[in-house]
Amino acid sequence: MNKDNIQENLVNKGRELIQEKGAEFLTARKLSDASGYSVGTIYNQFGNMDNFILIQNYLTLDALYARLAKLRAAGTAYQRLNLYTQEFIDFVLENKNLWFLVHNFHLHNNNRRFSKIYLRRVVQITQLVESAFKALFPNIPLPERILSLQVLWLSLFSLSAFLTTDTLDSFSKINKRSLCELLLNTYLAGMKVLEKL
Amino acid sequence: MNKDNIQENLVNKGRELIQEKGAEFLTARKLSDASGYSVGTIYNQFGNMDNFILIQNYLTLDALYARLAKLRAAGTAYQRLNLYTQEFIDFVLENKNLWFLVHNFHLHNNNRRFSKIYLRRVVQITQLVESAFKALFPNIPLPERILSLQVLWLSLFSLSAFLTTDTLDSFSKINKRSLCELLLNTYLAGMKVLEKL
DNA sequence: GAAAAAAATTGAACACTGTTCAATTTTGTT
DNA sequence: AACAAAATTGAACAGTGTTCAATTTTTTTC
Repeated sequence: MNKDNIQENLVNKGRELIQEKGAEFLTARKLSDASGYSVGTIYNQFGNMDNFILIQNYLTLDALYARLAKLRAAGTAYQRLNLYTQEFIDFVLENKNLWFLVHNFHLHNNNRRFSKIYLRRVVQITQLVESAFKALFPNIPLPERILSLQVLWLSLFSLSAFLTTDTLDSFSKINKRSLCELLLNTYLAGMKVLEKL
Repeated sequence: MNKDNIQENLVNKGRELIQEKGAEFLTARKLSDASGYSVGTIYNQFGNMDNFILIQNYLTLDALYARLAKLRAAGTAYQRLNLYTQEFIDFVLENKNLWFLVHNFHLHNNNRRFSKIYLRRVVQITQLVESAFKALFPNIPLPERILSLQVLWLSLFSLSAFLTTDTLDSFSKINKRSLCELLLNTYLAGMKVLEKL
């Protein structure tokens, strides 16, 4: 293994482990065994495991952003918001274990805060959706539009946690896809009404 | 301490610890120290710590249900849904640490499923809200109404995770109360529109 | 009541975490 | 080749959840 890219090798190997065996499987020793590097080296490179997970999470957010950014010029604003949502759902379902980790990182995080580097990615995605929002609701003043956007995006984001587990299966027969799409379309219909008031 | 109520004593003491020091503070040994019972006794009573946390969580859901049930006959259907939401937010903000545990239990739970006893509480609350929904949207057929209700309730439920931490503080200036209320009212407005189609 | 049987309680011990740091190995410099 | 600097290592520490033989307490039986 290329010694010049220890950090990269560890990140890649860790990502494999998460994807294949689940987020819970990722421990310092198992990463050490799987990568061939000692536990100490992991700590030299990342300081602690929380930082390692943080890196995994913003890589995941980067990958999500890349997927959504491809749709930047697709269709009408309304269609685009639906495409964003569908692409978002696809991404989450394709990367259940990685997305699970994004949602459950704050447990280990002492200060319970997004780090700056983490937050930047979330804002980036928000801005992407905001341009579609602007075209769709031109009559809503900016501050309120931002607020509505944030509420919708945070709702979809938090709701997507259910897509990564089978928690819902015993609660509702609802299709996981429909769950998010129904939220989007009902919310957008509501905004159209509130826009006219 | 009353020897006849070991289980009750442990549950109460554990609840105190969670509320005062946070969900992360609750460990078998700390509960043992705080309660005066040995670690072994805790395991005799609850089998494992996951079961203990599960009990804490459905007690929390019971308490939430009790709060919401008081509003069963209040105001119009529309007002009642708003009251439910406000009461829900109040409850979450008053019991941040307990609610945090409700949201983050599935991490430790191997099979990643709600237990039956857990699920019953969630359904109970859903049914409470459904009666207001029925009055508000009489023209929507039952299966679709249930679906819409579940989407709204699950959205509010998952969104409420943000109320228990300061994760959002660096992302948005939005008031935590407004976050949920805006979701509710925009969603309800959207349903009124979709009802007429 | 005393003795025997049953049940409940205990905490040391096991396997697993994240993390540290003196000792070792590797790399770079003179 | 000898030295200095840096990187790597893994045994060791403190903390988890969990188990189970030994102890203590309670109940039953005579």
